[in-house]
Amino acid sequence: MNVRTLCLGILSFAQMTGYDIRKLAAEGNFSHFCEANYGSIYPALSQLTKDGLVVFTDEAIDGKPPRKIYSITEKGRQHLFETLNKQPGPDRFKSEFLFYSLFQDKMDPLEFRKLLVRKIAETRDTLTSLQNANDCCDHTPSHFALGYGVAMNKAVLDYLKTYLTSFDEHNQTSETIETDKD
Amino acid sequence: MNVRTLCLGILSFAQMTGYDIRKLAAEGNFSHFCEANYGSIYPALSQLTKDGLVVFTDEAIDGKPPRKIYSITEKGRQHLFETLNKQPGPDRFKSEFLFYSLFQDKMDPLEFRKLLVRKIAETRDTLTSLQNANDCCDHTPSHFALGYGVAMNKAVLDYLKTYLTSFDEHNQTSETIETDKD
DNA sequence: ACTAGATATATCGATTTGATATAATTTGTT
DNA sequence: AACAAATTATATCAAATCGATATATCTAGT
Repeated sequence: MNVRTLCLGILSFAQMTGYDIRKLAAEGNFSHFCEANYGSIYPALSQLTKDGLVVFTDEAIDGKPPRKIYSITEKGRQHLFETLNKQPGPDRFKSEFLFYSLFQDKMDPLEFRKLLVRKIAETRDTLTSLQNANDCCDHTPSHFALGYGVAMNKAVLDYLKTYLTSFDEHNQTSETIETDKD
Repeated sequence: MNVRTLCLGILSFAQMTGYDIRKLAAEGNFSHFCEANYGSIYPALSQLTKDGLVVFTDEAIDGKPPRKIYSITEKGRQHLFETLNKQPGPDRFKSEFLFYSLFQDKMDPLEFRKLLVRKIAETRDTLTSLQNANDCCDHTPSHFALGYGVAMNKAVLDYLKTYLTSFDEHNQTSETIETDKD
């Protein structure tokens, strides 16, 4: 999926600026579909505008800085739903952390333990954020996607915590470094 | 993590050709860390060679086509372990399927059901493949990464199956399309 | 003998990343 | 009120990467 489709999809929910789209796509609850940066979003919006799939109101009141609020057109909505009829590509999961883990026998056990502990904290944060979003959100289809993320992160968190316990048993590292408790 | 580091990491386990690296990175059990294509792998290997981090033997026997077998150098190994001391970037999960799911109320229920069923089959396949790899593999550190994937995909599979059941209850679609049984 | 698929290197345009520049507005602090 | 820091917002650019394709040989099946 390209950034143009992502922008169309986001704009089908609400009109907003390129800045807002980037925030949703890189940090918000849209970040689980396809990340995107300014460098891809602004060109995508230009292209979409040229193709008549979105329009923007250039709010340049007084001497205020221009603020382009984009909204999807009927043609854009049609285009989006046509795209949605194609088969979606495969999920992509990439983890630098897991790559590092392949070399754990070459690392100082304390160093690898730090990685583990940090990862556990990260996963916990992600989980909390997804659960909060799920509680607040009143858009039914979003619950499915958020629940998917919750299920995934819960399983990962369990796995990591179990591994840390057995890691400490084998390395006697548990008392050397503090662990954040549950 | 860039493709150069990925290549170094893979070559630290065994010497091989660029073709082999691509297969591992795009399809094999190295595909969960950082995907890479020919268009990034061959330039990466050139750069690594220029920097003395890898070397290759150009096996051009008889009229046979050239076959460059790359291996990591001592300098390359050092460089890899230095990289491993830096903090790994965050995991990245992107799902076009989940993006599609946001629009499930705009779709024909039967169409969305097809997506669900296909996703369940895909997840089952991934899970089986990871479990097989885990059983065969005798490299201990790999078990951690493979187990991570198994835990994740198990959770996702459960989630999807549960959702499909409740989806059918609400849509009376269960008899219209065949589901692959457990 | 023929065909299809796997092996293997390589390149190329298009896309995307990641970082940065610019500037006004808002928020927090003393 | 004055100042600093953070946020909002658009935009660009080199470098990295993707995805597809070209080329050619080798291998396996029929």
